[in-house]
Amino acid sequence: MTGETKKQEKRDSILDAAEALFARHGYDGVTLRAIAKQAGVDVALANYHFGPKRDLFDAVLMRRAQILNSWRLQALEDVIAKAAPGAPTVEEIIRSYFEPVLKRSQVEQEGWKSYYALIAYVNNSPEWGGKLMTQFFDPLIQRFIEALRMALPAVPDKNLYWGYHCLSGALTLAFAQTGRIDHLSNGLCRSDDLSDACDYIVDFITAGFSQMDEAQ
Amino acid sequence: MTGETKKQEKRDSILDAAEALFARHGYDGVTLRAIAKQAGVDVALANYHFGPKRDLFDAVLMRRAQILNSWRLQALEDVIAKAAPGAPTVEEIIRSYFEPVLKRSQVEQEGWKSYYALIAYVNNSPEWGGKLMTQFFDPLIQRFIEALRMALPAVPDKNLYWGYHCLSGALTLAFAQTGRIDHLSNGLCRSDDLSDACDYIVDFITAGFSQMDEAQ
DNA sequence: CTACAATTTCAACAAATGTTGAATGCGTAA
DNA sequence: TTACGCATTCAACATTTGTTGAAATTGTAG
Repeated sequence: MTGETKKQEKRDSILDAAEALFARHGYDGVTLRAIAKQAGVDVALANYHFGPKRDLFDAVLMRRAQILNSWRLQALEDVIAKAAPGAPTVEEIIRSYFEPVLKRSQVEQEGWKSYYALIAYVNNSPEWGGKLMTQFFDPLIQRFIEALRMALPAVPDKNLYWGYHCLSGALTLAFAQTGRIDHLSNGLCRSDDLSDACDYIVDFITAGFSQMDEAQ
Repeated sequence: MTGETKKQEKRDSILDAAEALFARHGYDGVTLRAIAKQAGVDVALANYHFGPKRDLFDAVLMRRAQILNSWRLQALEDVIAKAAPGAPTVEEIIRSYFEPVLKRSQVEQEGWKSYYALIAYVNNSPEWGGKLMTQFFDPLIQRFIEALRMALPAVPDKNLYWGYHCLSGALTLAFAQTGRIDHLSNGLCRSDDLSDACDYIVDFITAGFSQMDEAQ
């Protein structure tokens, strides 16, 4: 058991280092040597465990993707089940999308924060945003939009999709944690306090969707 | 005159190439040789005109920053002046932030689209998002939030700033034009049709801010 | 045309990059 | 202990990187 743990130790430390560095500097801004140095490991070891650089990047993305998806899917299904046979409210649906990722205690750990920043980087990249995000998160998001469609039956799909665009943009920017809002608000808002941000964002986004119904 | 134009020709083609490539691949994902090749120019010429790579990146950012700012500032001041001595509506303010950049005909040109994608890249980057965006766009944004404060006097600043966060995220993601919403909506929404996106986003964001007032 | 300055190319540099194969260390089962 | 397989390091590779100084070209004023 200790042997098994020991065996994975350096492998994991490479993933941790890669996660932190990719999140901050992007794929091309990070060298394998920088990752190895931060992990306290020789350069060649990354290649031994993960193959070429690009595969290491994918491994970092994969590691937490399922966990993250299960958090949100669980919350969404709970909300739907609780409201059955009727439809959940818009606010309940929106909350099920943000709270599982922004209000979880694990998120205080550095690893998840880095991972979120990495997701923000990927989602916003013209190079990978279209493909990679689709691959990982599409099923969940389709389910999520379907729930919104149930709650807002009179609203055209096009409005729902652009609404999701706004929602996704707000979450992505929150994930990035650039510190910009800190400076802009003179410290009133803190981009690293995701739990605090969550309530404000949920209210804002909920209003955006609710208005679609009233406008019909 | 022709001489003067000719003189700037290669210099500008370097800026154009750098803009397009930086926008798609980020700062570290682009080599000076790739820029030079796309510009039809020798590698050393970029260094002659702009100095080190980083300065070229800044030059690309600078080139259109003033123009972009003046578009929006003009629209905002127009809206404020028209409503004086009262306050403009929330929708008018929001519209003055999006329309000047999303509904302008120049935006159909490839140059501006690349520039927008570049802004999205910078704004979302933990490395530069905090500093660079502040440097270029802070005065305008402070003025913009001030206008919102006039229109929503009962709303706490913290809500306004997080509202701006959502607004900025939605715009940033639209700028990035990743093609993600195209795939997600089965072609119903097109991420490269910024003019079409504008109306949906404006309605959504306006509702987000308006709800703050009602919640008081 | 001539002379001079600005622009552009050429050739090359040292440093850094991803990757690889051989060598070494280490835990484990016989 | 011995032998073996996995994990890790070492040393080195061929490329690619940003940058530079000298040469060549072009534009321009006298």
